[in-house]
Amino acid sequence: MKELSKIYDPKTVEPEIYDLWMRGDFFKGRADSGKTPFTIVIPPPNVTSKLHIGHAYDNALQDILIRWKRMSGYAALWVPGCDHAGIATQIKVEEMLRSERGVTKHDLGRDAFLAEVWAWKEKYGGEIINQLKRLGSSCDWSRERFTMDEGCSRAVREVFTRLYEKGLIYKGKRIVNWCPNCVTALSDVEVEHEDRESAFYKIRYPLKDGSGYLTVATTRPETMLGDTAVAVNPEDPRYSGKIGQLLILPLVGREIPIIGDDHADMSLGTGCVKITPAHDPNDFEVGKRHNLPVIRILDDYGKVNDGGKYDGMDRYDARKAIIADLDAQGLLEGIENRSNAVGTCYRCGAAVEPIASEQWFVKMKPLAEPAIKAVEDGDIKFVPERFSKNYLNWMRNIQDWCVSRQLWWGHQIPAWTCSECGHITVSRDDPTECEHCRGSSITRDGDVLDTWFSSALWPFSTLGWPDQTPDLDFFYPTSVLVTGYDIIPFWVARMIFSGLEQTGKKPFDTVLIHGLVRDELGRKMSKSLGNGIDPLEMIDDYGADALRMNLVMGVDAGSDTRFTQKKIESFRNFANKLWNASRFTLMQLETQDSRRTEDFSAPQPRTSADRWILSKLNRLTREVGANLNNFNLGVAVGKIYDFIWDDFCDWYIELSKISLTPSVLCFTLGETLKLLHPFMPYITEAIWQSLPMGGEGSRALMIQPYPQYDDNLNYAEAEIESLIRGIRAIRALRADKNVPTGKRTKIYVSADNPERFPETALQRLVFASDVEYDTPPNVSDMVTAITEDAKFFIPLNELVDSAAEQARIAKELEKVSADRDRLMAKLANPEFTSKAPERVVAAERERLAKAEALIKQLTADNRVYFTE
RNA sequence: GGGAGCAUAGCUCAGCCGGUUAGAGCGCCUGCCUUACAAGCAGGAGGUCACAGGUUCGAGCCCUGUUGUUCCCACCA
Repeated sequence: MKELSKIYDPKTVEPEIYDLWMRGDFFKGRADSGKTPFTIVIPPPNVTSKLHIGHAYDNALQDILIRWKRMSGYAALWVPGCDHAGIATQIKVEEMLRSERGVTKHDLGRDAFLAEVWAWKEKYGGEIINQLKRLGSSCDWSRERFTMDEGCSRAVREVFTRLYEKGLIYKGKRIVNWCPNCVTALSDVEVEHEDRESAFYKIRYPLKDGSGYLTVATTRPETMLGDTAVAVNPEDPRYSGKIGQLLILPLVGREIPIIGDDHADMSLGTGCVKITPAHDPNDFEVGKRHNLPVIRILDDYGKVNDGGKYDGMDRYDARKAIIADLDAQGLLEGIENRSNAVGTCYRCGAAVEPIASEQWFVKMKPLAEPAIKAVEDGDIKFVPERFSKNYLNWMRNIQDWCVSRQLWWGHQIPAWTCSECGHITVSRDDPTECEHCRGSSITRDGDVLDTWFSSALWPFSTLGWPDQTPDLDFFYPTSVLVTGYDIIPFWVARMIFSGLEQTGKKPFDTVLIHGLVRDELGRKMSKSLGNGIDPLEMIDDYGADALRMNLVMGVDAGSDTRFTQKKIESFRNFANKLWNASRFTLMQLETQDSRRTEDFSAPQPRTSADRWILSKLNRLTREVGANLNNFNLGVAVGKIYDFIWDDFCDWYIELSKISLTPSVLCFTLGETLKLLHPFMPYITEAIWQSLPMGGEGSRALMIQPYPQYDDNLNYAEAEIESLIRGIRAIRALRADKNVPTGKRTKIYVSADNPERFPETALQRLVFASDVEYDTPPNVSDMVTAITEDAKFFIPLNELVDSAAEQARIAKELEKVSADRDRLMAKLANPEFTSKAPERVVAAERERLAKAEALIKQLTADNRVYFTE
């Protein structure tokens, strides 16, 4: 038994405890244990990232679940790892090369650049994995994975090939979201929509025959350089004769036709819409219907490349120049202000350009169908349930997924184009010849896959797929996926359809969704605001346990939470409270020298306080279990917190000072530590190590069985409840009379069960000098504390103000009487007694009985204060 | 344009299947260094549960509407 210091110091304790767990190899998931599996795969953090508070939250939740299940007898496995994070990592290394060596990736070339990225990854990447350890995360580190390691890469190639063979991956020219800053295509979910105030320009396009002009409107005037038609609605009477006529495209001079197409909405503006097939998804479709040329006027960097006057200008400079020129020619009819949803890149925030481009797509409809059904049928459950709507809504309206990225860092697309016949060979292994014409001059596609393509396979690629490994067999499908609601479309949805398609099984049973951690003012934490909380700093200052508690206690699943300094302080205080309660317990065990003689696994209740606390503990066990089963982690831990502070510390320990039962004290503390362990793993293990039953190896707390409710451990609680009521009444009375806390007085007790109020208890808890179990002769000189089943008289002659006493008691009587009247009326109502459930009626009856008992106590005084 | 959430004490938030007199932490007031803990103990003040209707024996909770607020989705040029 180690001696505990007076103040809990997480800084010295935490590393020692983590080492202890590592020595015991407790984090290891074992497929051959004969137990039921419980599996979580970590949402792989970007290899570039540092631990932020959102990771801390996400991982605290996972660690709580995994520790709870491990203690509950499951073969628990938590698979850790990192994501290669295509764009993020590439940009990071590019910046580093530029600032440190003044070279660009093009200077190095693809292979050398990738070598640099790998070197960076080995040296600096994955730092977050070590930071997760500080949180106490009990991941199976022997199974750590990386989305670009050999196994994951093989899975990616397998999936790409399979999908291609099934016709679910295709290459096509379409309008894609293009980020001119990251210089790559993006998928739809990677574009964020942001309302911006923008100008709406009305431009006149002259008719070729000189008979006038049509007016079109646009928020992106520079795209006019690529216009190849103007559309009007064929039903529009204003333009009935105009369809087929030609317009002269201003500034460019190109002749473009007026076409009739339903896309033009008669009710909007002039009813004329300019058609730019290369830079607008709608226009692209219109262009296909009318065989219009597709003229791309922006290059990959967002600069004009039409070969004309504006060539080489940045898109926004070109916009200004074009507007000025139109105005000069009298073709600018007007400018309106209007707010417009601008698509921006989720990585860099730059405005995304819709650009016609040849890319690889995953055909989504056939994949989405089973993924929708799995959630509709409840095969995969979202917690909270409402997020399934979110998911379904997204999945039902899904578009094909653009998976190619114009980057170097990532999984290079396994497709080779034949320079002779043009055939594309997609293969699991690197081919040496075209599978169609056997020609040997084949070139691999330079693009890489969307980083989310590999994350989509994470639940099974990390367990060995495509091989049918024992791990895959045993641990897959996984049990719970924990992630934030912001990541549902990016990741959760894609894992679901990928898992179903590739393995024939759902990837997980339950998706536990959590919200965002915001700052004290409710703002998102962000680098630009500088309002981020560094979880590592919080761990240094308050301990990992306090941080975890701060993140989960009282937080409703799925809703956002705020991080406040005050809150984490209160959990640091709680840790200290628990620490000191344990110090008390240890001191008692030592002085009683009872360690060798008592069996702490089997508490031997002796006093009514013993029975009371065991009963409370048993009920707590049931409530915690029920709430954990429903993923109400915040509620579960709240109940443990209340039990420790209120029941155990404030009452049981205080009562133990009067009469102590070492086995019950020690047992209760031990069981409480077990219950709390998943939430506050460090301090609970540290204390446990000091208890007689604690130790290394099989004696470590983290692998003890989680407490289970036991029907045999319910005892009557009435005696102690009665005492507590009495103590509270006396304390309130003393405070009301401004009796200094330590001042001792005599107390007279008049009760049906006087043994419930032992002299020692009253001396200890309410500063009784001595106690007499009788009604005193001179009650009018006393103040009185009254409960349902006892009356306490305290001689405080100098303080007694008869009138005040009378008023005080009268006030209380009034209150209780009102209560009684209400209850009586309720119970007299046949509608209530006949319709309300039995137990509710019974509870109300009991309440009435208590009220009446209290009234009796208040009125049946030796003094005549009241007349009925 | 669709969809979802939220509105409860000064602040941040809990509140299960509808069932006592609606809770916690922090803050505030009063008294205490009562030898586990001042990062603590004891006592206390503080709420028209956004608003208006409705259902029910009974509503913070269910229904309808209103207001305010946050978020997600969406190719109205």
